[in-house]
Amino acid sequence: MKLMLLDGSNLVHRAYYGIRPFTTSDGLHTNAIYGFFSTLLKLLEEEKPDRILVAFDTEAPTKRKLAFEAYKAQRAPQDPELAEQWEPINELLDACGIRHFATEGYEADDIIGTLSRMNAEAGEETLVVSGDRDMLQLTSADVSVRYVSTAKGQTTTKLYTPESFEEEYGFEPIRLIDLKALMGDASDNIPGVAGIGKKGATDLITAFGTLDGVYANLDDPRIKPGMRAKLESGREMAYQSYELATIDRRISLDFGPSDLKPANFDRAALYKLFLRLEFRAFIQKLGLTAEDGGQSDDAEPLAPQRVYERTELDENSVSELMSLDRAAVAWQPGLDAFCVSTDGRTMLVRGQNFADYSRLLRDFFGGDTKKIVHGSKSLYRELLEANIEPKNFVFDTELAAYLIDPSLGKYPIDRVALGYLHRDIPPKDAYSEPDCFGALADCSGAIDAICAHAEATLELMDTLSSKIDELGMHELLVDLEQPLALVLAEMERNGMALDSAAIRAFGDSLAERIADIEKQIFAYSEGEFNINSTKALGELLFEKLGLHATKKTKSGYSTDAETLGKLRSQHPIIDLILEYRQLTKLKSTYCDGLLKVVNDDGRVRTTFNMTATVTGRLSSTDPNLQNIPVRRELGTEIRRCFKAADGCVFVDADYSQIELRILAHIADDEAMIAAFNSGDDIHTITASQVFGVPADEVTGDERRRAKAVNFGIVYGISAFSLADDIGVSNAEAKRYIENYLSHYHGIRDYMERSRESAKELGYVTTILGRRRYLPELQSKNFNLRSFGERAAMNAPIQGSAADVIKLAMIRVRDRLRREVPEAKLVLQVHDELIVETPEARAEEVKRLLCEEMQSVMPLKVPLIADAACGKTWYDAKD
DNA sequence: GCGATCACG
DNA sequence: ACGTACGTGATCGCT
Repeated sequence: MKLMLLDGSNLVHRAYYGIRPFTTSDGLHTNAIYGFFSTLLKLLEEEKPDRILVAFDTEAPTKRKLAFEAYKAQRAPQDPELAEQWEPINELLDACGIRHFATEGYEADDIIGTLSRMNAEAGEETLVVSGDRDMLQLTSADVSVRYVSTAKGQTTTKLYTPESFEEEYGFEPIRLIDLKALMGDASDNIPGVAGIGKKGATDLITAFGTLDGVYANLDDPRIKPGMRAKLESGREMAYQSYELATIDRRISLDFGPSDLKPANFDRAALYKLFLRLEFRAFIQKLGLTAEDGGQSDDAEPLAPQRVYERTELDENSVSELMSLDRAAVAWQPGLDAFCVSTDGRTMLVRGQNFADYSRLLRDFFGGDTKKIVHGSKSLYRELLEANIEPKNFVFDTELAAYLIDPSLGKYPIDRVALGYLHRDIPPKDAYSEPDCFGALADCSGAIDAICAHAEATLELMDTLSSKIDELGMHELLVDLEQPLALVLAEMERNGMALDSAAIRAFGDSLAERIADIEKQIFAYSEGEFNINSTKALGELLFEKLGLHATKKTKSGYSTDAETLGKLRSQHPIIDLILEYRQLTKLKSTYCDGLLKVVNDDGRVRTTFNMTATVTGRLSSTDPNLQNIPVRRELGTEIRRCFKAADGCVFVDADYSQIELRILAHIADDEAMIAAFNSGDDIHTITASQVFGVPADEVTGDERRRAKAVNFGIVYGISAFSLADDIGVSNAEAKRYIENYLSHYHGIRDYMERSRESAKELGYVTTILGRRRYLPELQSKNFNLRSFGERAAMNAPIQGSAADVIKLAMIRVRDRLRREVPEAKLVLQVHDELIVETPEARAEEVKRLLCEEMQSVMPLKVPLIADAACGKTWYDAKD
């Protein structure tokens, strides 16, 4: 009679933190439930226990630990996304017919310790399952422990018997307690002896056997004087820790091992529960059907899991690949191998099997087969690198998943497959190492992973494309995002030339100035401190120097530029700190940062992320070329270091006021449309209308304030923030806004409509139908709800501007290819495009850029783009 | 890994 | 009365 005892609390936590979060369509988080059940199922299949129990901790602190001061320290509050999963786990165990148990004052360890002792005394065999190494102390002739660990989303277990334990640790399992008494356990609040770590403790226990043995031999020459001192002063802690680390194997229970039974699945209950949890994969795996669950009105029909025949291609079977009409592709970075999936077949293609692999790549990726991929941009880059022009890429599941819900930031294939196919597949890093592939027959994890990705991609296309169609985003995906991926891949590959020597020289000059300012700061502070530490700086300014703190952050005094700016007149150190900040920012982020990423050919190549933003904008990383300094004089030195190639110039074109123009268009505001059609300065017109003065009498300050109002409107304004921004009273700011919205009443109506429809539908859309969901609008929390309302007003504007420039990029790239093929798009900065072109073609390119940008989408107001050219990025700006 | 800060549109 | 503008990414210090 084999008894299996599971450490439920530990396994659930492990599943929760080991698996990326996912939810049902109702928003219930289910990752811990999912992970726990998949581990449970695997254990039942492998161990087939005759008796089983899952033990849990209770929330209350345990008797054993309450006795010690260290334990009175509060327990960490539990994550609500985990908290909501405990109840379904109880239901799940009930449906499995598995006894689960917790008892006040004890931990799961103690329950398991006691039952395993009773079972051993009855001469029976016990298997304990836990991911807590502490539990290994129970290992004995009658008790083995399966230690569970999770790495990269894959759960593995290791079986411990007394022999295997001793082989690994060098002492008996029960001595784990003595070890922990010395080394402590930070995660379990067990102090141990100060200054003794894992290495020291292991040596001591190996040498002297037990904690008592160590203390009985303090004079032993093997214990060095320093160690002896630590042991002596830590004696009390060590013995306390010993008690804490000891699992209580004699707690009182009103049942014993013989009362426990094997698992007994209630298929009807499981079916219903899994439908609710949307665990289609488990329903499938267990073969549960509607008959099991009685009536099943809420059940979606389940597609049977497709089965793929996996084969490896060689020279003789290339024609099978080339004759495919449609196929999903997963590939290894570097393209040394890729996998193709179609109609029940998955084919592995490894470069090493082919005499002319580059031709195969060209024929397939540049050929007629309709390709479906997850993340086309990175594949395009591989292909461009190999001088292959990608052809017939028809569907990108990553971009589709992004458009369906842009709020997730990242769309790794394993997560998308889990979300839409309820299938657990390995992450991409399972095959991102070079040479991780053997032959298909080796069945390595990497091969299985890449095949699974191709298969999942194929099936995801069906699910995602109908979803995209339902949401009205087919054109947005097929005519905008997908073609843009190729444009961006080309831009990334083009890169921008950086004058390393110049930027290094600038960095050196900054270093000198920084050192000088540092000295001056330390003279005032009368002592050195880390100026970069907001904590140290706050203490200096607001405690030592006694300046008046006006603003606080969560963790102390606020020292941002705005706060310091208000203190400038009070102490000369303030200006020095502001200057120090400016210079160190330029040096570390831009000089040092850019130098780190210059390629051998002298160019920097950013990565554009197409799925990072909720609004539809792009983002740029490694390096971020969308936040190169421009606002302050000194910062523009960096832009002077971006130099067009020999004989070339940059042409830089940016949209004028694109967001306000789009607002005028979508709000259909008569006054603002008229203002833009007049061609006059929008901020001046606004000032004239808001302040009631003739346009030709608007002062500079009035224009500045009007500009701030225009900006504020786009962001979903509040009087308070506007007042703060332009330095007028709250009441004054409120009057501006009121005046503004009376003059531009179309905008008032639009803002109202936008908030209301967002609340009703749960989302807002852009001109081209891009969506952003706003669950915040349903919140009872005022702040969160207000944030949702501002986002409801802003997202259609910012997002439509993104639609516009993305479309323009595709048009510009196509026209350049035909008309000025030597010219290359190199950068986009939200409302700005930069092209590198031979100097002789600069004027032509300038014209082309402006024409395409302005005519890309006819609106109720003109779209205006201004362009300039120059040898450096700095010079290409007017 | 997260908060604070600051660079951009 | 609530708290206070939209969207990003890199670097640093600290836990």
